[in-house]
Formats: sequence, structure tokens, C-alpha cells
Amino acid sequence: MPETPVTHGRMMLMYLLLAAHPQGAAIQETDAAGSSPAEPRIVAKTELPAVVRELENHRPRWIWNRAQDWYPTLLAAGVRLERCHDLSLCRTILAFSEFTAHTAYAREAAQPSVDEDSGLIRALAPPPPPADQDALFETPSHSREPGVEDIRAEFTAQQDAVRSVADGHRQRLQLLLAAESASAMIAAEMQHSGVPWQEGLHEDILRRHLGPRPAPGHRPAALEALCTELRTLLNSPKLNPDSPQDLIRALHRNGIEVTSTRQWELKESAHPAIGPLLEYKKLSRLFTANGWAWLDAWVSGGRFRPEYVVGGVVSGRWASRGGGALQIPKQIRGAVHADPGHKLIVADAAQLEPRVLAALAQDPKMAEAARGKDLYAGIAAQGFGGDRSKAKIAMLGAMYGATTGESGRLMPQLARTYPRAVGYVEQAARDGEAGRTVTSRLGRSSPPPSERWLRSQRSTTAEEQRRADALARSRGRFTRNFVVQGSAADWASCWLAELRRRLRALEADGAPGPGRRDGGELVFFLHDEVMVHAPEAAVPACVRAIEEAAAAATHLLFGKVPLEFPVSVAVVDSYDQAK
DNA sequence: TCTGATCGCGCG
DNA sequence: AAAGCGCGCGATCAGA
Repeated sequence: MPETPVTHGRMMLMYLLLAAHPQGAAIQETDAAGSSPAEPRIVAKTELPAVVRELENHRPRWIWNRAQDWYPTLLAAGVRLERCHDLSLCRTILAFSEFTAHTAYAREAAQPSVDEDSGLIRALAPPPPPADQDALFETPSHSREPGVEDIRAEFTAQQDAVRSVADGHRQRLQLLLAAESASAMIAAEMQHSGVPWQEGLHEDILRRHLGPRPAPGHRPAALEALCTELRTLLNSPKLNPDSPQDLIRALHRNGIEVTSTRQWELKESAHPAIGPLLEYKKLSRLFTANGWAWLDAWVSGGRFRPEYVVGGVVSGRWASRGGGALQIPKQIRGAVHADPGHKLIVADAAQLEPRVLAALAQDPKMAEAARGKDLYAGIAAQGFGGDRSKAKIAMLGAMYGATTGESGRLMPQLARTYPRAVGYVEQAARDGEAGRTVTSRLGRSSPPPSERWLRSQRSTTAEEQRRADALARSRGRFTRNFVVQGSAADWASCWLAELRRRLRALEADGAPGPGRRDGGELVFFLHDEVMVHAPEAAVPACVRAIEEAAAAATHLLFGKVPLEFPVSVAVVDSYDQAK
């Protein structure tokens, strides 16, 4: 492998392709244009971590199909990398972005059938199931793993596509691709570190609410007692409260006229059975979703290790698989607990989405309302007679497309005060209804309408037309929300990436030592919230890093704007102490 | 007995 | 107090 290229005294960025090879892996240097001065180096799987660690000294950008294929193994071997380009995630963005819609790349990439056997096509499909023990029935794979030439070709094609984007949009798109790739690394690193979780504390919570762990197939004592009580109160000795059908029949027999068994509807009734029923539902949820079985399945060695799916939501948000990582209930957050000598730093971007909307729409009046820490209070003062809850409902209604109820009624009032902000989401809704796509700040576009949707819009009969209109409005609500949620996801990705960079720098600043990590570690991310697990001594520096990263993200997305994106930071021992 | 849809609820 | 976005997941239920 050649020395780090140096030009005019400035270090040039080195790109290293990393691809599968029959003998393990192939590594090849390349430049931004995709040409390579040397032959690939073939490395055995067992040697890979050492080789990669050595090459990392050149601070290259690693180009791979999916971070998920390579990075977890490297992390397990103690290798952390600085930057990468995740072709698979970037492909998905470039295939649908309006910024690249004019390119041949997008036309081909958006057609999954075109290159069925490049292996790269998996970018557009769900990832393959985890390797199964059932290798006997392995389907003959017609999509081979992409080799180093495939990787290079894809990288070159992506670079070409990005280069052809108009000035202004190009920089945003480059930022999005870099942030998305950084997210892929962060997700792998979080999976590796896990969320600090004290099983004992979790079990305490379960015992307190449910009683001791029941035998398999049985309800815990607290649920059993409530079930008995409900059967008596509803005169239904065989009632299964877990069955909505069974339950609704029993409720009707007792004169409780509900159309569903949702809690908000049940709360309307004053029947003596409602209290215990709501209690049953609450505890049942705890038992089935985050009870002992969950603890067995997902927590080990004091860590909760979920799987994050970067780009798993079309808007750019992360999704997760297994363990419901993005739905940790408030009820059990007490089990998320810092290690001895450590703290959890929990930070969230206050009212991120409405602030993003104000910046997107460049609404001066709403920017003014956002001057203080509490945007909803600002909006309330300007147009809702100081009523914060009304202001919040109106704002959420604007971003989600509410038409009825209080939220819908408040919309005209909001539109009068903030014509630009409301106009922005209204335009996005009209675009969606007309079948057009919409785009986030950094260039992630909503998917085009499906064939079925387009067919429905050409319907003729009155009944069909009515349904088609409903579908159009539904798509309008989606695109209306997409511009806000997607741009907020853009902001959050930049925040994460900037924070990761700063935390790495803190580590480097510390006294040297083998395997030393005292700069604080990102352990959790939830749309607009991050959690850093840090030694107490590092807490102040980590808090600064979080705040600086937020300011950096704001500047990266919007440049100089008269608008702040404040983060609220809590330094705590356990997650339930935050907020 | 298995599979996919539906309900309901957790999170932002 | 209650209808409008995005998700994952477990239990139940309908249909094969």
C-alpha cells in the first residue's frame, strides 16, 4: 500500500475500498474520481482487523457496501474507524433524491431490476436475514457479494452523480451522504457498546408492579388478581381481557357503549370496571413488552444491545429491530443506569420539528417566537393569548395535517400569524396530493407514488373518486410531514456526526494508553435525543461537545439563521431522572 | 398448525 | 381533552 499522498503540503483524503474476496477481503486505494494507482491487496479474514487498524493511521475514508457487513467484526476486534462511505445507504438516497433526478444514476438505481446480480441492489431491499443454522436449505444465491470492482464502479457512479448536482444543492447532498455514512458507523458502535442496563433494577420494577416472576404460561399475580376482579365486575366469568373482541362484548353487555377498547375511549366511561381495566392494560403491556422474557432476550452482561436500522424510515429516521429499542417505556427507564464512576448525559433538541419548520420556511415571526427556550410559549404569546397548550396543538396539527377537532379549528389562527411556515407545509401537502415528491433540507426525497396510487387517481365512478380523494389527502399528510420530519432527521444526523467527532477528539486529548476510552461514549439515539455514557471527570467536556455539535448542525443545515436549536441536557445516574 | 392482518400501545 | 405524521412488537383472530 502506498504512502499517504501529499500534495502541496496538504494531506489529501485517501479512499480505501473494502470488498469481499474469495480469500477474505480486498482493499484497494482509490481517488475521488475512482481511479486506482495500485492493485488491490488481498487480506485473509483473520488478518483484516490488524491491517485495517494499520491503514487507519492514514485517516482514510473507507468505502464499503454496507458498514453492517464489516464494522461490527472490526469493533469486536477493538478497531474503531473515523470515516466511511456506505454505498448502500447512499445509493438509496441518490436513487430518489430530487437533486439527482436528472442523472442516469438515479434512473437506473431507482429500477431494482436493472442490476439484479451486482449485490448492491440490496440497498433497495431489506437486508438479508441473519445467517441461519439451516444452511442445508440455503437458496442458490444469484446475487453474489459485490467484489472490489463492483464497489469501485458504484463509488465512481455515485461520485459522478453528486458532481453533476447544481451548486448549493450539491453541498447539501454531500453533507447528507457523509452524515448518513457516519450514522451507519455510529449505529454499529452503539450496538457494540450497548445501553447500560441494570437487570436487578429492572427486576425490582417488575416485582413492584407485577409481583414475582410467574411460571411460564401464567399471568403474574397482579394481573391475575385484576383479571378475577374484572370477571366479577363485568359478570363474565370466562372473560379474557387480552382479547379485544371478548372484551368489547363484555363491555356492551354491561351497558358500556364503546366502539373500541382503546384507553382514551374507555376513559370516557365512569363504570366501576374501567379503572381496573385500564390498570390491567397498563400492567399487561409492561409484562408482555418489557417483562422478564424481554430481559432474558435482550439484556446481557449489563447492556441492552438492540439492532439499529439506519435509514429504516423513508424520512431518514432510524428504525430498530428487536427489543423495541426506540420505545423504551418511561416506566422502566430507571433500569438504564450508569456504571460506577460514570454518568448518563441525556440531551434532547427542544421542539426540534417546529424550529426546523421555522428555518425551512424562513418565517421571521416564528423565528422570533423561537427566541426563548420554549417555542410553544413564544407562539402562545404571539397568537394564542398565552395559552401554551393551544399553541402546541395548533403547531402539531399544522405539521401532521389535522383537519378536525380542536387542532383543525386552531389552524386558521396559526396561518394568520405565521403565513410562511404554514404555507410551507401546505405546499408540501398539495405536492403530495398531486403525486409529486417533496424533499428534505439536505436532499432526501419522499418516495414517488405507487402504481396503485396513480391508478386510483384516474378512477371514474363517483365512489372510486371519493376513495381516490381520500388517498390523495392521505398522501398529502405524509408529504406535509415528510419535509419537517425529514429535515429534522437531517439535523439530528449532523448533530450525531458532529458529536461523535468531538467525543473522539476528547479521547485523543486524554492521556495515552492502550484501549483507553475516557471521553464518553454515545450509547443511545432516539430521533431528537442522545445519550452519552461518560466518566464523571469527562462530563463537562461532553456536555460542551453536545452543545457545540448542535450549533454546528444548525449552521451546516441552514447557514446563518436568526434561530436557535437549544438542547436540554440532563446529567443523571439513571434515565428516569432525565426530564 | 401455520401465516398474514388487525388491534392496541409504547416511543418520537 | 382527543385526531393528524413516523415507527416496532405482542396477542388475537381469520383464513387457509
